[in-house]
Amino acid sequence: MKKISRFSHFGELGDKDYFRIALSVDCVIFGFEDNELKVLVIKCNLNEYKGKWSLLGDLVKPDEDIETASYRILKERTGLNDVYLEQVRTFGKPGRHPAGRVITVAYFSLVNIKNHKLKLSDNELHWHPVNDIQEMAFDHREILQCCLDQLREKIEDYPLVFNLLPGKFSLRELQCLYEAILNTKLDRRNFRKKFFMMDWLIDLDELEVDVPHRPGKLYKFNQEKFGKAVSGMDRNKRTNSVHR
Amino acid sequence: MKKISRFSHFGELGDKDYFRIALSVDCVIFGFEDNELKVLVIKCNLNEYKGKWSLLGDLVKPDEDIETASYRILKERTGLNDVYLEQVRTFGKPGRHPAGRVITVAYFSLVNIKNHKLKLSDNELHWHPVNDIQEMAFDHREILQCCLDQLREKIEDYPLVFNLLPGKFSLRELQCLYEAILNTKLDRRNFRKKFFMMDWLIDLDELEVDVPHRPGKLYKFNQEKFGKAVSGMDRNKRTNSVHR
DNA sequence: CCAAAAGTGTTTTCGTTACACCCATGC
DNA sequence: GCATGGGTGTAACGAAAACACTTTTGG
Repeated sequence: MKKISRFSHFGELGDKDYFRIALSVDCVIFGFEDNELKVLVIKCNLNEYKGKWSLLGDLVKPDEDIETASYRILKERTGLNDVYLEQVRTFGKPGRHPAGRVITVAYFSLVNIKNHKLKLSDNELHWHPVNDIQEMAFDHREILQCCLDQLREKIEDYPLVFNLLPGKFSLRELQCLYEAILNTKLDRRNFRKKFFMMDWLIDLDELEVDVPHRPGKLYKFNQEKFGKAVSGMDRNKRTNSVHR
Repeated sequence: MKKISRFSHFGELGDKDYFRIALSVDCVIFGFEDNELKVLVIKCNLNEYKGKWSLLGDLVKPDEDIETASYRILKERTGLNDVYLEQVRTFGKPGRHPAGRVITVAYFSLVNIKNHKLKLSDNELHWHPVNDIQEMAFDHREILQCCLDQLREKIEDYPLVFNLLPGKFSLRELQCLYEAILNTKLDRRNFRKKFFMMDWLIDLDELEVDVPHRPGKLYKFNQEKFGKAVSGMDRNKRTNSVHR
């Protein structure tokens, strides 16, 4: 007869029938380069999905916190420590991984591509334009779409995009970034007006250099106005948003 | 030497070191009764949390989809089939369950309390007022709060609350429900105006009965305007919301 | 002087808020 | 007739959208 589980308040199987699941984290790491939103992907080396792009993920260690695992993966892959990271959703269809029952928790992350050196020649790690990615390994295409949707919603209300930009940037760069993420055109005057009203920016009194036209002013993100690490969980939501 | 895992693209442990996690679903089942928002809880029978309230949860079966599991739990506990259910977040701190590493996916659900008969005397299943619940077993207090926050955000934009009401209801009942969830007072005239503008309601040309005052008109939810099952995933978001 | 992008205000529209009086019913 | 909640409209405000011309720089 089956051993009665400590989970008898749950169900009727023995413990060993249940403790057979693996947990992974998959990170959708967004970056911004050449006026395009990009995502960090790697060629999959599993036979079933040979040659397809996959997200950066890893199994969570038996005693590791999920969030700790996601920071670890990010650190291992990008070398970056202090990045924006946020849990999005958990995916766990029974057939989603060929090696067995693997549940994955999806996180999205925003990094400044220029701030770190990937060993891009190795292991086919690669920044891929988000708008131009079709098939992926496992259910990673669905995970990417889900994270992209979440990103689009949150940048309307929270100052997340600064994680994708260098410390100094022009308003044009900022607007191009919003346009790239939202995949739309924005009105320049309204965009500028709104950002100044929101008080997210600090004027550095510096100008762009080496641009083949009139140089724009440079700004930095108004950190002090928000917590140290700007997280989507901070309740600094504004009533107005960055819509057209 | 350690067997090399099929997850060699992940890490370096053998498979058996990883496939030792259990997965559960916890449902935060909200209801509305006596002008209060309530949550369905049960007395915990684990020694560690003896007597504390806990959410309704169960382990996900080895080959069961997570979402399927959450519907199963809901069906088992409330007898209801066609309910609103939405994944919120996954909780997995290593020490959160005394029986081992148990990851839990939290769902919130909205049901009409009157539509089903709980065996309330059994197993201490109980509708508890949300505003009046303190300690809970495991990390369930945190899970409840997280789901409540999500509920509050979504009812501003999506027609979810109708899942908590009977088929016919008055505008007063609807407003009381919003006030209970948001824990605030709303202006009656503005509330009515907004709902009519949003076109979420159909006037049934019937009146309340047995009220000790002038009876109000009865309405039903405008189903046709939305998909069959109204889900928060439906992109029927309106630009205006139900704020004050 | 030409190309390219920076910088700048005003008007209109629309949604949000605040607010007070009469009406219908049960008791 | 009194208590309770139902039903109704307007004015002021603020956010969002639409929209065009002049300026500065590099080449």
